[in-house]
Amino acid sequence: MTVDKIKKNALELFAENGYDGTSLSDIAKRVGIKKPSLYNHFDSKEALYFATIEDVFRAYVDYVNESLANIKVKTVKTKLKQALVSTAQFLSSHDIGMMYMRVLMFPPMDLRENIVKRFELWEGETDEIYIQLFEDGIKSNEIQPGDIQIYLQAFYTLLDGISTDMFIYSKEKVESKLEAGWMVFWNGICVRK
Amino acid sequence: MTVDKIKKNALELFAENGYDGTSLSDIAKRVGIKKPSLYNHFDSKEALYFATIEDVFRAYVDYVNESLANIKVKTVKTKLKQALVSTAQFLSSHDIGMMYMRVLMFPPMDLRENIVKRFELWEGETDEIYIQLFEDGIKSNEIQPGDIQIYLQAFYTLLDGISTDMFIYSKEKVESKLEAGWMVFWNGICVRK
DNA sequence: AAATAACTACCGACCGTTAGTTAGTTTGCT
DNA sequence: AGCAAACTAACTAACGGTCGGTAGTTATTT
Repeated sequence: MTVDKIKKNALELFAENGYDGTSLSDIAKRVGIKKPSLYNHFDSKEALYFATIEDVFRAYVDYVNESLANIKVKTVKTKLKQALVSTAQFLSSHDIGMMYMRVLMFPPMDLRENIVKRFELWEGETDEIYIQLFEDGIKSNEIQPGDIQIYLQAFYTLLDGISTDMFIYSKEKVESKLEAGWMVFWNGICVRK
Repeated sequence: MTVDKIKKNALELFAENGYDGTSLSDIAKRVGIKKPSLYNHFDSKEALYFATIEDVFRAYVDYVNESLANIKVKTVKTKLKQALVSTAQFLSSHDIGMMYMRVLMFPPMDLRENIVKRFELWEGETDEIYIQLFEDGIKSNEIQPGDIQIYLQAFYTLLDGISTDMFIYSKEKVESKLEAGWMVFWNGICVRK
């Protein structure tokens, strides 16, 4: 389908160069068609942009749901760590991750309101899985009994930190930051022996 | 000085709308001059952009150095917490913070190399102060003896997480995230009683 | 002290290019 | 034949940047 090809290429360009830094000519060239042909599939540049955003949000939530559901290890500790690693990897390896972060942090000013509205529709969808993990950990005496909301927010903050670092530092540096952040985080919530 | 006025207004616009989203006409209009007059003070749009970046990096490093040097409290715990809070506040309250994060995470592609080069000149300048804090904490038996580099990296990751959140979530939500992140972080490095 | 030269900051007009978008037409498939 | 999807051509608006000229100030000369 041409529509998918357009969205895929648009995503790559929007992710790397931003909304203002990406022209319809650029997109058309990569797709292999002429610029006006884009209008057979999308009403405007904004419409195309929003279409890619929608895909990105959905892909992100789907990935988190799927990948966490498929972790077949025993301890909560390894599950949480793996969730952290795989989510970070997802954000770094795909254009989706770059687009996700860019849209959330620095959307085009005039589209901001609209974007926030759409984001809030997806936000919170991943909470349940993590909450379940923390509850399991407390039950199995791996994690200190305490306010799960605090654990959750701290975990998200760690995730956001790693995600951000991935756009600034080298792979090796991010890896060591992830290890350090995780180590201190886990030490902060685990039952010490 | 006109140069400073130009840089100030350019900073605000670049921070909010990015490089591609800001035109020289926009900048000139806010300064109160016409576009060609800008060229009496800067050779090109890129030159103006780099000038503002330079200012931003210097302002950030200066702020961290100053504000941390002026904390007059006793315990390492409150010092660290205050460092976290004030740095986060700095990043959120000024356009400098927005510019700082935007430039580091999503610089204009063709300027990326140059920007990274300049960033690395500033990077690491703040390390010493934090390392000193951790060492003090270990000596005073507030912090567990351990790898200080891990503490430092974990702290930076927390800081990056909070900084990122400030561009995504509401003030209240960020505040609760900061508290949660800090609580778990400190619990992860402190000597528990 | 008057005249001149030099310099700075600014502006209007304009250049070539590219942006997003529209209209009208052709292609190719069913 | 009909229809979606591609095309060419062209539009207006805006982009970054240049040019020639003009005020206003400063420095130098006579």
